Amino acid sequence: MDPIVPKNFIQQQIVEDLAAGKNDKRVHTRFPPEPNGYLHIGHAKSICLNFGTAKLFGGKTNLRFDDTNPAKEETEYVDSIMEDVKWLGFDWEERLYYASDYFDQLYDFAVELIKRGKAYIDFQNQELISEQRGTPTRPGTDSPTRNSSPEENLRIFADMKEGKYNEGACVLRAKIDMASPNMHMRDPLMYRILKQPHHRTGDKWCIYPMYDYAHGQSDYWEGITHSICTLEFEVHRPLYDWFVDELQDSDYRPRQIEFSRLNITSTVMSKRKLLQLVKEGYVKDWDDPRMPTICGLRRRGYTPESVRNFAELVGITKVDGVTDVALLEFCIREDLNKRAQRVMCVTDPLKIILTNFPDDKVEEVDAINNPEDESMGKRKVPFSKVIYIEREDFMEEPTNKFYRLAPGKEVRLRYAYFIRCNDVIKDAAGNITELHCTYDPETKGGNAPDGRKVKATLHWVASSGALACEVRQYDRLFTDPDPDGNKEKDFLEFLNPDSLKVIGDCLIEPFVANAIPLTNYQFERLGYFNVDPDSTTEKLVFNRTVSLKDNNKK
RNA sequence: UGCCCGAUAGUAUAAUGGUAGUACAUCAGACUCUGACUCUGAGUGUCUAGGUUCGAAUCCUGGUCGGGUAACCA
Repeated sequence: MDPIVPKNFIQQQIVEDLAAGKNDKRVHTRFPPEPNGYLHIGHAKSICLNFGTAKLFGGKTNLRFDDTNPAKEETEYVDSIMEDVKWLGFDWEERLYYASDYFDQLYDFAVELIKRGKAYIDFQNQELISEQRGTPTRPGTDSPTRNSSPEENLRIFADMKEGKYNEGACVLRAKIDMASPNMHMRDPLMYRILKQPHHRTGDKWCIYPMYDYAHGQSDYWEGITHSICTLEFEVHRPLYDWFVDELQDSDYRPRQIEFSRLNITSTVMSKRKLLQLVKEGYVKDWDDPRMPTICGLRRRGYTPESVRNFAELVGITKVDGVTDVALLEFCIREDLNKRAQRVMCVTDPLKIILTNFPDDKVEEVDAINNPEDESMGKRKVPFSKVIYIEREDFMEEPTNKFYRLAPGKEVRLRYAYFIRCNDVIKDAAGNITELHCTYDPETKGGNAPDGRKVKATLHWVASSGALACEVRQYDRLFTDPDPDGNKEKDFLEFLNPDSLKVIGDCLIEPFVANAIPLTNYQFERLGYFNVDPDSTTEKLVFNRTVSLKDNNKK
């Protein structure tokens, strides 16, 4: 019974449409990807908007593949898109459609438009048609065949369909207005000849409908009420409406509403550029964890919840802006902080020998699995004479603000003991090879009975039970916050050479021995990591999803 | 240079003629067995010039700046 609270201008318009009693007060949206690439975070915004809006109003959302160009589209992409939409947590139920489902209807309706004298065949080549379209300041000129008879057009259109013409020989155009200030209304193409097999219809067709002709009609036949798309289609709207006007046979009418696409700092979002990154090997594949693709984010360790929350937080407007990637990172930190199993991993091990600890003794200490969620319980972590800490947690000559381990200083090993550094051992070159420390047996569990405090708590891994692992540290794919924004420089010039750092010899506690791919962890004090699909029982591989927030001011 | 769209803190958004809020980011402090989390606090904003109005971020006009648009792509 709660009143519906619109979250953005599109939902406000839907409220108004509903109040006006339009379309029997139905709300039906669709997500219409072209299967010519993998989905990215920008699509996630659209998916969340379309499915989320329908849900808000008790309506439905279709998944429809916009597959009108067989030259670019492949089944591989269809499969990945369905997987990604599902992973995000949305369900199109039985409403899976393809624009190619409507090829027959589209053909029949084109015939109808020809009969009405509103479409004609043009035999001119591409350059000529383009030239005749005029310029924004000069009206176009009519094609010589603009006024040919419906009978003539019908005959030729049938021949086109039969394959009697070569690719490019002729096209079908809508007869609208060659003088329109909107270039899209200057007799746009409806059909072109493409002698290419289609991923679903095979060799059945050699003529294929153009987007503008297919999209609105598909919406109409599916009963879509609100056709939500991005800003670049705004100038197409009069054309969308023109075709709907010709089709409409009742009060029902779909409505196109545009919003601004998502841009994020330090990455690129165009499918063309993402394809280029993959094809030219700048990243390993579409699911490379540095990619803004949905599969890339998934492999990186992002959760569906975090992506959905991000889509919610960025908002929906017509302002063409750039969202700070920090917001995305905030969303995954917030989600994983509540849910991720804590574990200790040392990525740059510095050996410590506890000189007063019995040689062969292995103790176990209790560690909390997630301080944010008591129900996740505790685990045992082995502790022994030789342990490793992060090399950067020790400083031989500490600065003022450095309050971790240093000669003579005492720190806590998390969940274990206080230790004090007594000796620094170096090799001939002067590199620190190990530290000799003593532990205080009285501080087992991490607290001193005498109440004394230490300023720092370090993560650690004991040599006993330690597992070797590989850690892949990711950074921004581009060094410039706006790699697309420079007209003189190609976006590839801003590729970050350090976007991937593979650290091969890390040590991790035995708890993760049988970790399953994609499981999220927090490595205490380091960040959130997940198990990469490359991981094996012999060689564990982790991806750094995102570091912990770092307020460390040196 | 035609047509279309847009302009609110650093960024993204809210306020739909009546107190300019929120989130992220930044900075400061508290707390802390993660320099995390959490909590508290701070600073920074209505593109511009007119007009309408008792009152304008909001309505109108001009300007400025930004984006889209002239594919047999979607």
